[in-house]
Amino acid sequence: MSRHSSTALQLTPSQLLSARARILEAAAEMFRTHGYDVSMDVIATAANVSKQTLYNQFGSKEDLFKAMIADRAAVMRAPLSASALERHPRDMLADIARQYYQHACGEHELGYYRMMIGASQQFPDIGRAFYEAGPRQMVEALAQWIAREERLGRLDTGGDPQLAAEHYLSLVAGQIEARGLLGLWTEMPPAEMERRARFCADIFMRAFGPHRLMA
Amino acid sequence: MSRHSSTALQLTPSQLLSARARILEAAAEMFRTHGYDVSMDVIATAANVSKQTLYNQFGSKEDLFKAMIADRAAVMRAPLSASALERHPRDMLADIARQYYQHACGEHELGYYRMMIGASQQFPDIGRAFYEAGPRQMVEALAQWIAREERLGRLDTGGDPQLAAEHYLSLVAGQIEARGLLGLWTEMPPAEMERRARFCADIFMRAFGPHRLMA
DNA sequence: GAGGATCTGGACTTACCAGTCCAGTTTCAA
DNA sequence: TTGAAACTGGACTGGTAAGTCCAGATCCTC
Repeated sequence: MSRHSSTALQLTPSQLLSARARILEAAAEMFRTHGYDVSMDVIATAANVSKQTLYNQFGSKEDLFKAMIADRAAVMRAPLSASALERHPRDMLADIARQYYQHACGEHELGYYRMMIGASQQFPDIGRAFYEAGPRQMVEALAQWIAREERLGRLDTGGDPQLAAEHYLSLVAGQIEARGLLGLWTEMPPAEMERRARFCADIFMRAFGPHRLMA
Repeated sequence: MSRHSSTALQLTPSQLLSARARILEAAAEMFRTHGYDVSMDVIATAANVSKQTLYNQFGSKEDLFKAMIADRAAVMRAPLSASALERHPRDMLADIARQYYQHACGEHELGYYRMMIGASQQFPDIGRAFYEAGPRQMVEALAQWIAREERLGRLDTGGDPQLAAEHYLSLVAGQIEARGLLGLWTEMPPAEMERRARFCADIFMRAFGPHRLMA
């Protein structure tokens, strides 16, 4: 029986991906779906790699886990692209919500989030690293954008763009995320996405738009 | 060495709490702080009970865990007391936020929440049970209150009190909860609580108060 | 106070898992 | 072609945890 015979798509004897990359990918998938409790044997099998290779690349399970986190953190980037800066605030806000609903709250992403939460109990520094790399970046980027719009007179948060940014992202994520983290995830139809995105943008504009009625 | 000599507060030989109750309490504490990975021996020791008694009361670790969840679910009740119905919406809303900040987002409660999230990966039905007993109740109660206020002309959500309720609770919990779940919890000073509570209530009133400017 | 039910402590079984070791094979670069 | 480095598979160690078993102590009820 030749090596890797179980994988139909295997293209070359010297692998398409380096052993390390394959291990990281498999580890991410296994940790995501089974939690930190997956055995190293399972990960090795999933990566189509021997246990020894796994230990050659990463000294221990904990090391592997942390390396995997660092690897995944690169994936989570603030979706606030600079190109969209000159649009109307309402459109911009609705778009942020749309992007979130399309990319960040799927079964997949929430699985990672759930895993992070679980791991942060065991490895406290991981929680911080994840927060800094993910949610925090979003808040910061949005807060900066809001501050700029405020200077231009198109928004008015009463001087706390940071809090306003936090609140907008909470508004967007909200119950969806709560349900998803508890495993109650269900596919969101596009119409529902659109409705929620508009709703969020409208609320924000009513609260912080330039036409405020009160002090 | 007499029995229970390690517990100074032991009052009577026949225990104050039934063995079952003590086990549930100890299990909750151990699961909260150590996650599902605590050994049954540790739980038995914490409950001041022999391992055999533990297995007499609950057939397996899984059974114990589920019983513990059911037990804790009773604790989480919607804090919307009927007594407060006749107050001004803004005060009512701010109060909900205050109550949340004071009771629901402490290290303790978030510990349970984190544990639930972890468990919902292993036991999918637990996630649902928790959501129904906790967050869902809150949303429902708030939505009903909002609907009533809307009928009285003191709020205007455009006919979707459910979504408005979800959004208000998201607003309140928001980043605080996200940070807490990742182990970044820090004590919130009373002034900060007050500021956030008012901020949330203000945003909501601006968005859904009776003085809306637009369709 | 007698007897059944329950509790205790600790030994025991079984199983799994992190991490190691090693002999043989493959890969790769010079 | 050759030799070093890396990989493989499978056996092995040591530790830990779920769940069982049992003999003796304790509790509760009649």
